[in-house]
Amino acid sequence: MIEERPAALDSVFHALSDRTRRAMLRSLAAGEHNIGALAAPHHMSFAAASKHVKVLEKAGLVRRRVDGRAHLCRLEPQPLSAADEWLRFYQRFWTERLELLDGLLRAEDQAAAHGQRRGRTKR
Amino acid sequence: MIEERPAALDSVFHALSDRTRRAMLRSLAAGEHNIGALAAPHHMSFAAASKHVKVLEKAGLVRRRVDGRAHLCRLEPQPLSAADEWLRFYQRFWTERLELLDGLLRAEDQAAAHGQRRGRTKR
DNA sequence: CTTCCACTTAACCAATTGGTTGACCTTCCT
DNA sequence: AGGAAGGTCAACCAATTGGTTAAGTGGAAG
Repeated sequence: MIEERPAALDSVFHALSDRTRRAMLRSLAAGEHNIGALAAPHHMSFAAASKHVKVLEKAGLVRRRVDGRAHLCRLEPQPLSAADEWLRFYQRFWTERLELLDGLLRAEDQAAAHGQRRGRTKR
Repeated sequence: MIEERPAALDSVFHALSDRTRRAMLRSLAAGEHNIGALAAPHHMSFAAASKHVKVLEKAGLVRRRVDGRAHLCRLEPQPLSAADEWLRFYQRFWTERLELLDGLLRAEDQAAAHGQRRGRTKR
């Protein structure tokens, strides 16, 4: 089970590892924004926002379209699906945990309902 | 839709942004490994592997148990589910894309089957 | 034409990253 | 007891990161 295009995953996960960039993606989920609009909520300079957008572009998460003096950015969701696919391999691990926990709680509930025969659920 | 514990997502995505660490997680998915076993496939020093494991621990993705002189690491999948949950918000975007593409291909197939009436699929 | 406006680029900075080597500490084996 | 095995820690290094300011480009608007 070899990883397909590891460098792509590197850049996607790196892009997602900064909360400012994640917030930018949220903004872009609502539609196209120019750089200024992306920068505004984060009290940062144009230059800083420009760098963040470049990181997102390098990860393939954003595409830029120049319209006059404005640079319109749009969300490009495909690389996120690659990240999700990578994560999905581990899904069984965390769902197993949750089911185990669920089973334990269910068993405790039953024991309690039957007048806790074996002294579980103490206090 | 505010992000819950952004620092946790920061550290998880950062941990995943390195292919060596992702490979370590794959190893750990098969069961406990000590530091040396995690380092071996990556032709790197113990110290380097130790640093990677620390990054994974800080993200909550790995728990360490000391047994004699060996440090046994186990996968802790919970933070991955948080990352997956973050990604799931965007799932509709990439599935929409795929469905759109699927629809277009289906339409082209139909047109071709009917002797391409409007000159599509030229050449 | 001139002046904003939206941005990019370049230079710089401090902090972090991913790696190394060398010294050290335990623990296991003989 | 003595040495090898498993790992940590500290120091160091080059490269990257996330941010800043300052200067420059090029479209829009008075």
